[in-house]
Amino acid sequence: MPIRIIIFEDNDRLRDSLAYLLKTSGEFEVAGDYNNCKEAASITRVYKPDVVLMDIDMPGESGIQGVRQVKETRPETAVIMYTVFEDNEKLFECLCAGANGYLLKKTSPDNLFDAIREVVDGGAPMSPSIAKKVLSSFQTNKTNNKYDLTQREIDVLQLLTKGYSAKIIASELDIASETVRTHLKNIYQKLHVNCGKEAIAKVLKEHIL
Amino acid sequence: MPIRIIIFEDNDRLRDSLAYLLKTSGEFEVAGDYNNCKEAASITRVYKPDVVLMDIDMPGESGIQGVRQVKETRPETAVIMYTVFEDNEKLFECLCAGANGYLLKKTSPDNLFDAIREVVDGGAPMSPSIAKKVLSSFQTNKTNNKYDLTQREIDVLQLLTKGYSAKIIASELDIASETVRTHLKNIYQKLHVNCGKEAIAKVLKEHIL
DNA sequence: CAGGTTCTCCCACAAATGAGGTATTGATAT
DNA sequence: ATATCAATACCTCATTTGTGGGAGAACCTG
Repeated sequence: MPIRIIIFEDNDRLRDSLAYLLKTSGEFEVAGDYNNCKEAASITRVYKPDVVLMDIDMPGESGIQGVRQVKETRPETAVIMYTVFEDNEKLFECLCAGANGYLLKKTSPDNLFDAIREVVDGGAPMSPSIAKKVLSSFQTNKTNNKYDLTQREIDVLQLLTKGYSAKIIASELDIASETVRTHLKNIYQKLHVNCGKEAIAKVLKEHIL
Repeated sequence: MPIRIIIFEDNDRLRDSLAYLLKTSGEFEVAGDYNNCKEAASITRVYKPDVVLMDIDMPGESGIQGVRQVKETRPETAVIMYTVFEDNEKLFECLCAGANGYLLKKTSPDNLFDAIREVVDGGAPMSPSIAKKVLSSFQTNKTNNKYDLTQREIDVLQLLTKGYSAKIIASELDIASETVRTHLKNIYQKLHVNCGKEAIAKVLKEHIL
């Protein structure tokens, strides 16, 4: 049976040609196409699509909220973002919202078809530049250099992010706890934070270390 | 000019056939192939490969340490992991170590060639199941349910992970700071931690919330 | 209605933390 | 040789936190 698809895309011409392309392939069935995703939840509930193609920039509700609606309503439906945006912020918001794939609009129809098949297969199709950004997000920022931390400060900070107290850190590093406190003071200054909790949050959120 | 490749793979037969395949394609040049990555750094320094194919399970130094060596020595060299492992731990260790791609050994030669071209092009080739795991890692665990946190506790925890003190959290939520402290007590119990710092670390590392 | 849960607030005390200092040592750079 | 920096260590003081209690109001559920 054909793969059932729903399209959310506010550009009428693009949406029409997408729908046409998919329909005529014989492999896909377009169960609906919409120029906004206000009703994304109920549409998903009714048509139970295998795949949703979701634009980001749409009038009213954004595609990011759209993904959330679809995934909350029916997690089995795979959502592929289909957009011109490749900035980190929108990208990672979509991924956190539950997107199963992320294609740039410059993707060729052939690759789009491949991507739809892949996502139905449980994969996670991404345009190469997107995959690059995603992988890069794992690579520890060498921004520790940006904050000019010394080796010892990095040692201390590393243990701090495990939730250790000054005393424990001291015994781990085999130095006095007062020394650890001195290091912590300097670390807070360099990271522009006011306490250990903020420091931990900053380090873990920005992948410093 | 051809793409210059170095292979680290301890299975002699596989390594030989890989090298043969790549060489005979005309598109690639195999600058060297090794059954261990002890000398990965100096090899990289000398041969300046465009791409390194890196197995994980090798005698002596693991491929994960291999990636680190290569990327520290020459960040421009793209490293593609080539392995049978698809467990999260090894995967994310490799990504953090700086891997530019991650292929399973079941990948067909054609796809391998594509992947090498893609990584030279600045992309990040991944086997579909790997891409899936990577994307999934962004999706916030609904394991908050696992810890049985109430809505209010989630509110408090969310603000805690910004590094806020009990007082600040209290004023944000418009309740007494003593109430916040009560919530924190309960949160620590549910998360099985002993202090706020540990709680923040746990939440941010495990993507709870 | 009784019992449970959630959210709210308060008290008290020991321990930890943040913030301000000062100071010594060894290595490195000028 | 002199100055700077990193790492070490100690002191003080106000504040915050962890932990132990108790307790009332709102709400659901059986």
